[in-house]
Amino acid sequence: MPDSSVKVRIAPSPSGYLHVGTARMAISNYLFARHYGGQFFIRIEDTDKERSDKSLIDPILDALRWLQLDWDGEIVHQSQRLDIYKDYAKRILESSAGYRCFCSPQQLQKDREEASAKKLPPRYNRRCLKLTPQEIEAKLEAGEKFAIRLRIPEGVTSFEDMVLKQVSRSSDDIEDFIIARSDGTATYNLAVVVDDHDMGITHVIRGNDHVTNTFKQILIYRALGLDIPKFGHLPLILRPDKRKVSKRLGDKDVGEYRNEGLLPEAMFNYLCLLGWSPKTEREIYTPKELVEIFTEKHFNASNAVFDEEKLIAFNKKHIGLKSGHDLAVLVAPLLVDAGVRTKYWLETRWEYLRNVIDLLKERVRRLTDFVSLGHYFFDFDYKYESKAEAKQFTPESADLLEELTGRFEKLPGFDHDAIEQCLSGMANEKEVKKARLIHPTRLAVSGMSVGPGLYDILALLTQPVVVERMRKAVEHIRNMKQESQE
RNA sequence: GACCCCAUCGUCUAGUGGCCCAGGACGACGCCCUUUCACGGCGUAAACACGGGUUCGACUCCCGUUGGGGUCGCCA
Repeated sequence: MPDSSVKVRIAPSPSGYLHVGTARMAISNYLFARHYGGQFFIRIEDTDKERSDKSLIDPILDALRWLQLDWDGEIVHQSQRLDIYKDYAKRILESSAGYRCFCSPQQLQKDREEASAKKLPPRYNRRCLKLTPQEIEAKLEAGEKFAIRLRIPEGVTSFEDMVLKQVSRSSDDIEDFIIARSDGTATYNLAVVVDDHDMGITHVIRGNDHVTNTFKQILIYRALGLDIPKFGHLPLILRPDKRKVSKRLGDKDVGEYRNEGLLPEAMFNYLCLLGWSPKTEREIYTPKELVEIFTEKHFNASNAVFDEEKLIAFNKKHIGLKSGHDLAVLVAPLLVDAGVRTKYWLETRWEYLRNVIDLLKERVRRLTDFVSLGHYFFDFDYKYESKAEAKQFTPESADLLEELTGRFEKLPGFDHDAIEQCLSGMANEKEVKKARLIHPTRLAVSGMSVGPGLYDILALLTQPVVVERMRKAVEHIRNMKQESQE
């Protein structure tokens, strides 16, 4: 059932690039919004002046755009809403749901150390809650700085999670956390509550590393008397060593996968199926199809390990789904970047590019493979693979190649069948195995020992090019021979 | 350490009390196809963490144990 009132968001902090964990959360929120016809927002969480880096915002948005996660409305920047948070902090303080804390960070650090030495939970000891009004007045007059803490009411806080079902936590396990720093700025949990409320967020879908924050945020909602959204805590994406993905541990960001030739559809599809299942045996879907079949009821509760091999397998399938033209559009810039050919050269030989792509398509796993496996279709200055060269470029093969070149040159037509007949005919006459002709020829025209069927390569390369390359190879082999004799 | 969450092949997962001596996918291995490498086709190995219950019957429900993850900042 469509529910256009659905409003969700993804809230990255610009303290690193977009990694697969955040991308996965973005995708889930996007799918949830689009499936129900709701709205998907972006909010940049940059309240920490120290750690936030403005230059990181664009790369994050680029990655989101690459994944085709189009968002609604204006992007909200927390750094531009600092005054609003201050008002809310003041409200909490005045409502006596919060209180001033004059403890210095050093003092708090010391308290924590002492607590952990005694094997006690490192929770704030409420020293400043015990201050008398006179003491507070005195400190204020002395100009002492203070942070604002939320006083956690006794009892148990619980909520119905979209994934985890009923979750609860005793107030004994939640400390009076700080909602406003001594410089007056809001901390994360307050800012999130205020923004989610102002933005009209109906469902907060995020990683399960946030459940402890959720209890705190619910308490803030209550202190402020605001409506509480629904929560869904998704399983985390783990590295192969089972740790949470993080940039600091050297995990790749989405942009790197893009550079490695991954298709956004493949990334979208793979990430979507981590911790969520369509409950069918099919697993390759386009983003559009996923929007259609998505339901929040199919989330798993257990964390999932990110497997790059499987991602690449998905990529291969998605490459197979693309049209030749669409692939050419994606591959052309890669050939240009690799310095193989200019944009102009490729645009004027679009048909040729298309044919090369069709030929290579089924053996390619990444977009960049089109370049590494097919550069010789464009690049005439390729090097011969040294190992194959040693094996295939023998003096005898030079003679065979020379003879074959002559025969190719005389061919009236140069298509797959004509080439095959010509080569087979020569092999029969000379009583040599076809492989003795095929392998050196392949190396001569491509510089490689592997690739698509040789006859297809030759036909596509065209007769004059093939003849020229083979002559060059013959010459090369004979020079090699001379060099080794000297 | 405290608290919260989780637990099916190496990995992602299907399974909601009998259809399961557990299905699919990636990976691995083997065979076929083949001039090569891939692709494709066929096939093999590979899992219900453990212990108690509940039940005529548990992968499925309950409890415990073990294991894993997450969180414990005037970071987000």
